[in-house]
Amino acid sequence: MATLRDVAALAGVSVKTVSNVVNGFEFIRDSTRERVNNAIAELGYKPNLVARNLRAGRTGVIGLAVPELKFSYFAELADAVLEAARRRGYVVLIEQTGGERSSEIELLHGSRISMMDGLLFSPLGLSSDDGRELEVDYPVVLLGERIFNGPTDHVTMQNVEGAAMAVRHLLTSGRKRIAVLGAHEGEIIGSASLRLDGYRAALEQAGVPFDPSLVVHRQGWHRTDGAEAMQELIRREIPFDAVFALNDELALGALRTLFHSGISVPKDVAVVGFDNVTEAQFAMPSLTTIDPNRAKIAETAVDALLERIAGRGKPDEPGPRIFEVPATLVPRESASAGIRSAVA
Amino acid sequence: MATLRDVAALAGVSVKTVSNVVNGFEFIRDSTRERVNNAIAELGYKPNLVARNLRAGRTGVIGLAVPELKFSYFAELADAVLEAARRRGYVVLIEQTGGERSSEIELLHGSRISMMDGLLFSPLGLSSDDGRELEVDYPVVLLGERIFNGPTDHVTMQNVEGAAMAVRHLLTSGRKRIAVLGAHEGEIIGSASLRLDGYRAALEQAGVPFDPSLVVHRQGWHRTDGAEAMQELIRREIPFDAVFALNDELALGALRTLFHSGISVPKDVAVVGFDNVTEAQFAMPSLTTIDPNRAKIAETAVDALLERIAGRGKPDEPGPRIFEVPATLVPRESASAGIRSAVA
DNA sequence: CATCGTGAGTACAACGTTGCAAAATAGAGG
DNA sequence: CCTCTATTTTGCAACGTTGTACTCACGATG
Repeated sequence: MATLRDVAALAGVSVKTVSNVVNGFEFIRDSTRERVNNAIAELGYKPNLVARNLRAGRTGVIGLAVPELKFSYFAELADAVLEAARRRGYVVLIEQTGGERSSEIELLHGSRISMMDGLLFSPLGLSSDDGRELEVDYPVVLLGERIFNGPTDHVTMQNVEGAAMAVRHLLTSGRKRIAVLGAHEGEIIGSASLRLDGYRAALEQAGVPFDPSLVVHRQGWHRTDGAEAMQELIRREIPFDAVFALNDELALGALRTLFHSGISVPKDVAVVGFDNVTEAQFAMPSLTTIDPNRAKIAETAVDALLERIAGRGKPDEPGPRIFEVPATLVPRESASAGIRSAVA
Repeated sequence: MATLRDVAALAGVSVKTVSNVVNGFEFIRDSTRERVNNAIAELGYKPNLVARNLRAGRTGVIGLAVPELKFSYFAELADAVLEAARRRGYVVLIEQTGGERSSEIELLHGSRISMMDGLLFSPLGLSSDDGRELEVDYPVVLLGERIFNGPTDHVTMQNVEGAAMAVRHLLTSGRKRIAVLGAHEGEIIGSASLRLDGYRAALEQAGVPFDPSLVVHRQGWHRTDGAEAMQELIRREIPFDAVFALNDELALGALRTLFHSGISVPKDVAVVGFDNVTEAQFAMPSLTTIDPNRAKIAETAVDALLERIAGRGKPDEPGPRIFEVPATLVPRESASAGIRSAVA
């Protein structure tokens, strides 16, 4: 690998002059610049970013910590973050935590971090008691649910309002017995409870009584969980005409069970999910869902992080900020009023 | 950020001694070690990896270049690569190329690379003429289709044999008129043509004549393409009793069209895909497909890359190697012999 | 003609770390 | 008490880059 030194020797100038050429410094004689550029081309010189970063004290790298990339939601989030970061000249190091508290803590306090200017962190294992774990000496922006009183910026989707939108959509089309799939027992903070809050709020607002027997608890939020939760609901043999699944994967699993049970969607039962993953659009029937606006979340988070990185140590650093990105309802077949559309 | 220097000052020893403690050097008096460790704890010292990497000439980072993370196949591949790299003490920087030739070339020759010890590269825009673009001075391992005579190691799935397995599976269940979705006109290298080769080989082996009117060409390989290709096939009004979609997304799109057209799968038409993405398992009916064994591909690729990194400059470097990871057939509902199973 | 300003180029040090080789210390043996 | 060896500690340089401050040459200015 050619270095500045090699180029300088070949061009017959000082190392610093080559550096100046590379960095587009203004006051360089054209003849010199040409000589240097020729030498650069001849040697195939590329600046060594590691050295540059050491010198500069910043790396141009941000970390993104997610539970698992293979879940659509995180893959699509990562896609959006990569793109947002790229547009701002940053590159992204992705870490999978597996959603485990210990991995998350290890990452937060480990030395890996020293390669990054900041961290976008989508915690899953950490609980609201763990706010102190987030007291680190580099910028962190949380993605996802709010850790109570955390010391960091936080970008969240409209969990409560989004869920309420979903439920209002169902109520508007005349559904009254709306089941919920995937609730978490005893949880206070987290998507599950927030979305359940939205559900209850929408019911209350519409004067529909809350019926606990319509709530199916389920710890996991994958498709199999959705399928099983739906089976459980059917076994209860209580009437219901709609299902609000707390995320799309649950909803997709539920669709599968409904299909196998000969229950028509949306004629007999309307289904709404949450997240608007790509598959939702292609499900059969296509899934009505809440779009949390991932691209916007990613951009907001990256911007917040870069602001923190730029403002490091400045005296006027603001306290923790919370950004709530508006969600939107995406009406599709699974909760349409009645007649099924012909083709996607 | 505390540095070795700060720790050394606090502990009253030299910088090098602290470094020795940090690196687990053997000959250190217990009392000294303890003093140093206390200082480290007090200051919260973390080694600066950028500096360490500069010194060491390697970074512990490998790059992974994929077209787009939001496509399930690449998300799951990235997941597997991250995991394989993690287990070997490496961390992964992901770059999205969008599948564009220019982005791919820019990445290969840009300075970003100097942050990485090597690159796992899943090319899409590069063609077989571009072998020279891969002549770079750092280790590269290709993932995916073979670029003819490329100078780098290459890990590929069993495209030909996998496709043949899929088709044999259909033939075995008595299907004779097997359509193909997603062929690429005039392509010589690439998944499309390789899988088509496997299709033709299996037909030939079984003595079934090849009928070009059963082949639907389609450049894109997403679900919408599959849905459209299927519509086109139906419009042709030629008899067919099975569909081999060149990837799962196409197959999932096709399922949707078949469903809307009132054609029963697998009773009227059997469907097989390729890739075994997560959704395949949850489709309705669940999708019979070829599993290319992503975890194995990722491990093989990471191992090959790390070997190259370790063996850099050694005299006995082997030439380009090709690894073909065995694929397996995953039989599910969409191509079962007849009766549909009750539940997933 | 001395002074000044400006453009062009350079030397040095530093970012934080570790390999190398040398130095200091301790204990053992005479 | 001195020598010798083994253990423990250290100083220096270097990885490749760039900020700071400096020098030098040149023509313009008074």
